[in-house]
Amino acid sequence: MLQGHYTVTSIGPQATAHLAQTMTLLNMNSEELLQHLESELAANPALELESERRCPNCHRILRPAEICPVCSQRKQEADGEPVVFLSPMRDLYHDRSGSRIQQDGDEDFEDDFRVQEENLATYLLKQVSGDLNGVEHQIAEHLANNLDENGFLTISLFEISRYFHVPVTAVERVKSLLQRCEPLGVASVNSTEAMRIQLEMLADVMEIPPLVNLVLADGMEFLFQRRIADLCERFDMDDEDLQEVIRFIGNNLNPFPAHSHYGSSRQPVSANVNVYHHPDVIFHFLNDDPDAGLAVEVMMPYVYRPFLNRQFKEAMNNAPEEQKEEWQKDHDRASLLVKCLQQRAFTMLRLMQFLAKNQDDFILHGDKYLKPITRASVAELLEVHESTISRAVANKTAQLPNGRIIPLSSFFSRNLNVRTVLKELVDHEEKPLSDSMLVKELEKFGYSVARRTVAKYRSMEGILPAHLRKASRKYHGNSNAQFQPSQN
DNA sequence: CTATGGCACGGATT
DNA sequence: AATCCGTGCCATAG
Repeated sequence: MLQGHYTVTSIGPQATAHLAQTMTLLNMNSEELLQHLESELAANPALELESERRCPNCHRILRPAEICPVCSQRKQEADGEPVVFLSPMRDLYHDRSGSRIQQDGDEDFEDDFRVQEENLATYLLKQVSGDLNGVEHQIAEHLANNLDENGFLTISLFEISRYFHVPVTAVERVKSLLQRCEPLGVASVNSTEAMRIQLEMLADVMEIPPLVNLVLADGMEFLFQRRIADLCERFDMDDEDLQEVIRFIGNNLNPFPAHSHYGSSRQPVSANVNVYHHPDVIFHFLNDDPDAGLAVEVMMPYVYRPFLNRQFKEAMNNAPEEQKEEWQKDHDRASLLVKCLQQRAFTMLRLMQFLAKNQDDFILHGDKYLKPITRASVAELLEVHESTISRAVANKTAQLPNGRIIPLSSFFSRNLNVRTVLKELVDHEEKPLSDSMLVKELEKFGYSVARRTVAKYRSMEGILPAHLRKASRKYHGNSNAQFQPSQN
């Protein structure tokens, strides 16, 4: 009954089209939006790019790559609240990304950023293209396009070999080439395989403890299943040796080659999750001055704003009859798109403002300070529909002042703070605390969680069970994507 | 007997 | 409607 009511009173085709398009646009991250825009621009003569570059906020004309000084300043003086502005993402790449990247000590970060400039698949293909012949190119493409968020294959070699009518060995050759690309170990079927590749390459630059080789070659099932006794027995080693092996693996190998910087979830993520590229929003300090307060840039995928082509509009009046209808269609389509883009920008703007204001501790000081907020509550505050927030958050990433890139969805993670406190507890523990002891410790910090839950968090964070943890002896290698240098 | 991980259920979120 | 998350129960290892 409600449904009937809904459809009957719906406000007409334009309005519903508007809604539908706003939603799809909101769902896209800046890269997808860029693509969408480009194809739309190519296909629709009614749409044009402005010739002047303007401040997206106040429409003042700007020099290339300039960020409207007036707007940001005024906003900050007005209420001392976080400044939020729209920012054309291409500019950013030319002018600002460099300095920001280097200020972070994380060596891997630069690599990751390179990956993020284009999508993972094309990045990989570029690397291998020199070594491939005709069919192999296609095979490589197929493989590269069927990776999940962790960089694992989601498609069987057999399937591909059948599809291209080539022997499986041919596919294997391509695969092994891909595996040796950056990020190392990508295109493996699982962590073990990926880590074997990484180890192989690592052997060139540093000495590998012999036991590590053995365990990785033959003992990973045991390690994953935590069958420590079997492991020790098989390789004839004691607890101490095992700790070394585990440390080495933890510090030098990355079980998830393409994993984003966020957390280090051990749980394999289902297929078809998009790989994150460059951030859609950037949190940083005004003028890079930590005292100046937060500023947020929401990436818009264009330098010159798309708008309705005036000449097209005029021409439409004297259009030949038979084309009039078609032109009208183009016109409507274009104006719709422009409106929806504004809508999208507006929504993102408001959401980011909210986040910058409410989660500033999290943004500035790290995971521990995340306030557990739900999308629903934000929706209520901003007076938009829940699904709007969901869409605005989906598939998008944010860059924090310290350079980390995280999915926007982690702003809504309910347990991130508990997990980081847990991590700290374990880091600072005198002797290994069992899960139930951890529960008690956590309670002192005001977190009430069940014993079972602690166990879950532990494994999510990649922390070994208590009886396998000992005083830490660390190896230091150069490739280490797992540990971020908390904050300083 | 204690510590832990697997499975699966129900409630909350999206 | 689909998915995520915290938990309880039970089996197993030590």
